[in-house]
Amino acid sequence: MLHVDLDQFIAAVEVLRRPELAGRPIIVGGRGDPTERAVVSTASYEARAFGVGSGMPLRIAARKVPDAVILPVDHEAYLAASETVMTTLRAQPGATVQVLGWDEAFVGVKTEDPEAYARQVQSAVLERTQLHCSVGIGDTLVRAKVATGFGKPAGVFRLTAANWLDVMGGRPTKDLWGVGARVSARLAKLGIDTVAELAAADPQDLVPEFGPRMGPWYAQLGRGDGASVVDDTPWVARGHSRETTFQRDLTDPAQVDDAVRELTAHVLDDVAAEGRPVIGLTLKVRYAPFLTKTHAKKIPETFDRDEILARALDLAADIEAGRPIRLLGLRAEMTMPDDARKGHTPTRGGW
DNA sequence: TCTGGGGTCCTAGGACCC
DNA sequence: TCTGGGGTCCTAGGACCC
Repeated sequence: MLHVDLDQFIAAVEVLRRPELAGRPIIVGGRGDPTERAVVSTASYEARAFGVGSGMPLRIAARKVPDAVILPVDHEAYLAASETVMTTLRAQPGATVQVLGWDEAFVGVKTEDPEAYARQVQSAVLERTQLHCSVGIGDTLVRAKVATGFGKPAGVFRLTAANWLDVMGGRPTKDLWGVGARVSARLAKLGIDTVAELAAADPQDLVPEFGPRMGPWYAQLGRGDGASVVDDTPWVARGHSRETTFQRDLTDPAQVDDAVRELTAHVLDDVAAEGRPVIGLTLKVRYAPFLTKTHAKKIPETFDRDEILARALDLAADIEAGRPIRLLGLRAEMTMPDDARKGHTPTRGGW
């Protein structure tokens, strides 16, 4: 199968509607104001050359790139471009498309010449959207996904059981899809630093550290093994959430109540738009300095806004009980019944 | 240097039931 | 007097991805 990933997607979409920006260092993040608390969503390759990357505080990014073009995030524009890309992928002969995000998808296809097919996909996407993409080819989803990184920009790369260890074996475990800073540090504690070492590990030896599902799953990831079926079942959300970061820390309980009310109302709108009830409610609170606490509540299935809002304010009372308050940010999440769901997730355990 | 906003899933531990 | 074993549900927290 193939994994298709658009190159510097958000920055590229911005250049399409403002051609005069081509070749300039572009940083997209927040409301486009580097004096505000916000982070970088995407930087163009020109800006990345200055050391700017996704997730970096906008303020810092602006400092690194003196003449950067800093733009606000425009979700609608990216969604529209994304839909055109996905429609183009679905129109390819024999293609099964599994969307992973705005700018990437798996494409399942049977072909004698995957490289030629990949080139065909790239030119179709370019012709239809004027956007460049990179394509990974693999015999498992994990290998195809990792391969794409070696194809960037605008290239094609193939990873299979035959060359996986040659290419990936010497690399740090953190380069794997699903292994971040925390897990790679825990693996290092067990003497596992490279992909080859993880691939050679006995899955059972990882169980004490990572549990019965995640332990064996990490070992499999090290080998690049796993599912090889692209699943185009329509995705059904398990939940919705909204998050906000306060420009100035909140210290007053009345402010906290207001913030909870406002966020909860937003999430309720998102859920109501799908016509689905709510069964669970979580507030995640970012306290200064950088501590996250969770306040969660399972609730009886309900469509009633006032009921849900009242429960959210109950949870807010838990926050206010932990004085003194200093809130950097707040996230409200609602979960929905999962009997109708047919989704699947790429990143954890499941494969 | 300082911390987005949208998601998904896993694990531990306590409560409760039989 | 001392102390089971299994199952499910719930809360809290953690980790990762785009």
